[in-house]
Parts: sequence; structure tokens; C-alpha cells
Amino acid sequence: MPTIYDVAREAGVSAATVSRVLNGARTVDPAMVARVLTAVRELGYRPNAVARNLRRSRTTLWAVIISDIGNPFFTAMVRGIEDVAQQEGYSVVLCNSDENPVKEETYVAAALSEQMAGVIISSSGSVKAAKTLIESPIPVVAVDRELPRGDVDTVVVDNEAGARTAVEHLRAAGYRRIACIAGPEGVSTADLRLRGYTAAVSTPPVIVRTDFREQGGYDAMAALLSSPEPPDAVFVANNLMTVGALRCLTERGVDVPGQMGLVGFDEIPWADLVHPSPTTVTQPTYELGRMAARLLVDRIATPAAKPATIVLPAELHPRRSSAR
Amino acid sequence: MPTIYDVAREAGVSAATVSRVLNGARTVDPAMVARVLTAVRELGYRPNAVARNLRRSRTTLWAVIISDIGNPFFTAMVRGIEDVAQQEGYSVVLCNSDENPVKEETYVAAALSEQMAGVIISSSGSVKAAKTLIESPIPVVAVDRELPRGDVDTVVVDNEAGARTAVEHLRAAGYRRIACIAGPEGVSTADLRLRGYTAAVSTPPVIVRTDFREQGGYDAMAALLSSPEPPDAVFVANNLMTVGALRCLTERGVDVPGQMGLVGFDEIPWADLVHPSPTTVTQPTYELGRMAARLLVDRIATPAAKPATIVLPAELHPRRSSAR
DNA sequence: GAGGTCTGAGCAATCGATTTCTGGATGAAC
DNA sequence: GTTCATCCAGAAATCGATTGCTCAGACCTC
Repeated sequence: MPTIYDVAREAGVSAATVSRVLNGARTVDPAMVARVLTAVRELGYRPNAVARNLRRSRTTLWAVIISDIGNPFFTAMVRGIEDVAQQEGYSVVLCNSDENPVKEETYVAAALSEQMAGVIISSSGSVKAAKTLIESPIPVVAVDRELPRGDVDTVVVDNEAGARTAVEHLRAAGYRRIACIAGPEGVSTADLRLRGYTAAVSTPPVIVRTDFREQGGYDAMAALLSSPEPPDAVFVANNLMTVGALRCLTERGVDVPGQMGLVGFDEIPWADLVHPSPTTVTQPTYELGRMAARLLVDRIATPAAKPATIVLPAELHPRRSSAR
Repeated sequence: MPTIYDVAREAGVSAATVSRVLNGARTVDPAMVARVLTAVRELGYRPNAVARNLRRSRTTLWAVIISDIGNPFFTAMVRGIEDVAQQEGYSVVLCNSDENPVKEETYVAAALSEQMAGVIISSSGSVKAAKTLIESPIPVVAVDRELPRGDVDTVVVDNEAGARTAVEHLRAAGYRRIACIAGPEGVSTADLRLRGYTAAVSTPPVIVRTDFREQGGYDAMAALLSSPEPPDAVFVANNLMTVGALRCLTERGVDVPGQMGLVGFDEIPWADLVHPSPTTVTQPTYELGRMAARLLVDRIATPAAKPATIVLPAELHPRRSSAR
């Protein structure tokens, strides 16, 4: 790969001049500009971004740390982030922590070592990763899930209100014994949705905590069905668990919504084609990502500003699964 | 952020020694090792990866360029790549080209500038991006889709055979006028699946070319339905288009599989819950990614070796949509 | 005890860009 | 004709790590 010195030699100028030409300084003679550009083209020169980053001590990469790349919720959010990043001249490095605190810590360490321009994180709950980030000079935005004990820019939906709406919807439809399949403790979305459920339910709460995955939802549903007094409806705290719960109900021939009502948090791709189609509380996913990216851009521009928290609304989409 | 010189001063040694301690050289006195490590801990020192990369002129990043981050097929593949990368000490930078050749070219340029250790690409058909990659010294692996005119390591499934199997399955079920909803020209998977269809169909082929997206599948299906002599079955060349086609059929009240048989290429998440559940030709997605990553590891180790092509089988999963 | 080997630490060069500083050439002003 | 400002290009320092080379001192061998 040719370097800036090769270009300089070819064009008969100094490396400094080449640099100035390529970075758009106007203090260069047009004739030289032409010679440099010709040399660049002829040699197929491509600036070494690593050297540039070292000298400038900043990069144009954002680390986006999410907890499950297989979850369409996150990929939709990433799209929102990417679109802003692209437009602002940043590239996005997607890091998949798999809900694993150790992986999350590794990615945070890498983002710092690589001098990334910023981090957008949907925390899987690692306090250590959060602490490292907060103590570092790197701009951070929390999205979807709050950063444990972190006073940073944050974009979330109103999880508690969304969960309350879901439960109230089930009650209005006539369901009485409403259970909750909840997410892992320490993850803010899981805890807040559970709180919303608890606040809205009229009978003693029935809660199964599991892990936000499809299999977890399946197992939780199975446990609820085989309990001595099964519920007549269930509020499921995320999309993948909702799919798992539905699969369990389908396999066991439980009539939804007749025998069992169901509302899930998060949208499910092609929910309208799924049978029975699930009522969901949906988030403005793309917008969540877009907002987070905007906050990061602002934070990079003015690092000292006071952290902002943006709360977006979640909306109920009634479908078959709760229509008794 | 402290540098290696701060650590050296704190520990009373030279920067070279600090570097050797941190990189595991065994030619350092244990007492000094201890002093250095203490200093590292006290200062919270974190090596600057940018400087290291410049000096070593290599990084530990892989660029993975895919064409649609919203397509579960790709995210499953990325998981396979990531697992190998993690294990081999690389990080994955995910780049979403959105089937847009210009974006694809931008990402390829960035990968080269950033001196990435390697590229795994599922080409959206840009000849220019392919040319740039091939002429560069960077190790490249093509996955899922062949690189246009590129003699590089490649991992694909047998798209032609998979398509033939799908059509033969429909014929065996008694369907006679079998149409094809195909992907964009110039994308290898689209072209090969179309060729498989053409080879296996007994009546004159009926082909609608569209763009591998859900809306494209919907529109293509609508066009087929309103043609003077609609088909009685359709082979759809990818998962998102299959969902679109199904949605169209459901909306218009077309009975599947009664009035219209359907087989789609690629798996669809929770296909068994979708109504009517689609027969699909599925690929070993995770394995595809894993293999590609393995090839990249080998290619980085021995750049001069002859490029390999791995072809994995695609398998038919019969479900409701083709069971007349 | 002299000469030779071995160990381990520091000096300094290096990666490839950016950017400050310096100085030569030119032109304007008096 | 001299002085001074202006403009532009090059020389050289710099970013923070790695690594080849050198050399001091410890240790061995005969």
C-alpha cells in the first residue's frame, strides 16, 4: 500500500502538502493540487486511517453494544442509529453481548482501547462495564435499557406505563387471573415492566422470571400451565418470550384467546401472520435508535453538557390473542 | 488517559519494559513485572490500540459486510462469524449495505483505510467494490453470495439444487403452473435460484423479478394473481419476499395450499406459528457464517494459498403451504 | 582469574499521518 | 531602495505503542 510519502515523491511535493490537499486546506497552489490529485489516482493511494487516528487522537467509529443480535427489536434500533451515523460521517461497530456481562465488559474495554468516538449501549446489567464507561472520557448513550447507576444520556420508552396498559387491556377484556412472564432481574426494562404489571393487576401477582429468550418464554408458559391454579391470561415482557409462550400454548392445544389471553411487550415481525396473532405493546424502535444517535452526536460536540433522558411512549396494538 | 510512558515513570522502568510485560515476553525480571503491573493497575492504564495497530500495521477487526441487517438470515450468519472471531481474538464490525452498491463501496473503502484484518462480504452486486477488494492486499471471504468476477474463498449453499428441489416438491404435490418470484439480477443467489427453477419447471416459466424485500414479494404476488392466467403455485426466492407473498395471499383470501401452493427459499423465524405455515428450503445459516470465518482465519495465516469454495446443502422443510 | 556466554533492560528508530513552526519569495507601502 | 506584511511550501515534531540493537553485569568454563 502506498503511503503519503510515495504520493509526495510522485508529485514532487512534500508530504505536508499532500496532507493539506487531501484535507481541503485552501492554502495550496491549484497547480500543485492538480499534481497531487493525479499522483493519488495513479498510485491508488488510500490514506491510512490508523495513522490519522493516532495523530488526531480520535476516530470515526461508534461502538453499539446490544444484547441480542437475533432479536429484531435490536436490529431495527440499530438501523435508526446507523442512518444517523452514516449521515454524520461515523461508522458503526456492532457488538453483540449475548446478555453476557463478561462479553459486555470485553466489548467496553475494546471500545476504550480502540479510542472509539462514542458508545451506545443497551446494558445487559454489568455494573462493572457501566462503571468503566462512566469513569472513562468516552461519550456514552444508554438506549432501551438504563445504564446501572449511570448518570448518562438515555433514551427509553415508558416501560412501566406500557406494561400497565397491557394489563389493563387484559382486565378490560374480562380476564381475571393475569400472570406475568418477566425478564431477568437487574435489567431495567425487565424490572420496570414487572413493576407496571404489579401496579395494574388486581389479584395477587403471579410472576415467573426468566431470560428474555424464546426458550425461556416457552418454559415459563409450561410452568404456568401446570400450576395448580393456572392463570387465564398472561402478560409477557418481551417479544422472543412471547413467541415461546405462543408456541407452548399452540403445542398444548390451549385456546387463545378463549382459554388464555395474551399480551406481549415489543413488536414481533409479521405478527399479523402469526396464529393466533398476538396483541403487543410496541415501541418506536427505529426512533429510539435515531434519538440515541442524535444524543451521541450532541454529546461528542459538547462533552460537558448535562445528561438528558428522553422517554418515548409505547403503544398497544390489539390483535387476536386478547380478544375474548 | 495515561500512556505507556506514564506507567514506565510510575514503575521506574522504561517504556520498552512495560510493553514487554504487557505482551507476555518472558525476558523480564519477576520483580519488575510486579512493579509494572501495580503501576498499570494504579493508573488504570489501557493500551492505546490505535498506536499499537499503527506500529504493527495490522488490526484485530474484521469487517462483515451484509446487505440487510433486518433479515434474520444474515443475523444468524453473523452469529456464526462472531463466535469464531471471538474465539480467535478478533472483533467484528458489522456493516449494513442495504443492497446499495454505493454504501457497499463506502464500507469497502473504510475497511481498507482502517487496515482491517479481513473482510467477509455478502455482495449486493457492486463490481467496483469487488474489484477494489480483489486488488487490495486484504484477505477476503465471500459468503452466501459469490463475489462478482472474484476468485476468492467462498462459502455458499447449493442454490440451484435447492431451487430444483423446491419446484420438484411442488410438482410432486400436483401443482402444474408454477411461477417464480425471483431476486435482483446480478446477485448470485438470485440468479442461481432462478436457474434451478427454470431447469425444474415443466411448463413455460413464469418469472417476476423483484428486490428480495417483503414489499417486493407482496407486489410480485399481487401481479401474479391479477395476470390473465394465474399460477397454481409459486416458488419464492427468499424469506422476506415469502412473507410478503403470504401476506398478499392472506389479504386476498386465496386458499393456501388449496388454490395456491407455495415454497420459499430461506428459513423464516417461527415459521411453524405463521398461518399458513410455509414450506421452506433452509440453509445451514449459522454454519455458513462459521465456515466463512474459518476460511478467513486460514487466509490470514497463509495469504498465498489457493482460494477454496465450500458448498453446503440446502434442505427442504415441508409444511402446510405446499400440502395439497 | 581471564575470556566467553547469557540474561535482561534501555535507547532509539519506526509505523504514516497531521500540524506547528520556519523561512523564502513576492508584492505593497513609504 | 528599504522595510514589512503576506502567502505558501517544506522541515520536523508529534501521536503512543513495538521492537531491533546495544551494552552492562552476572554467571560459567577452563
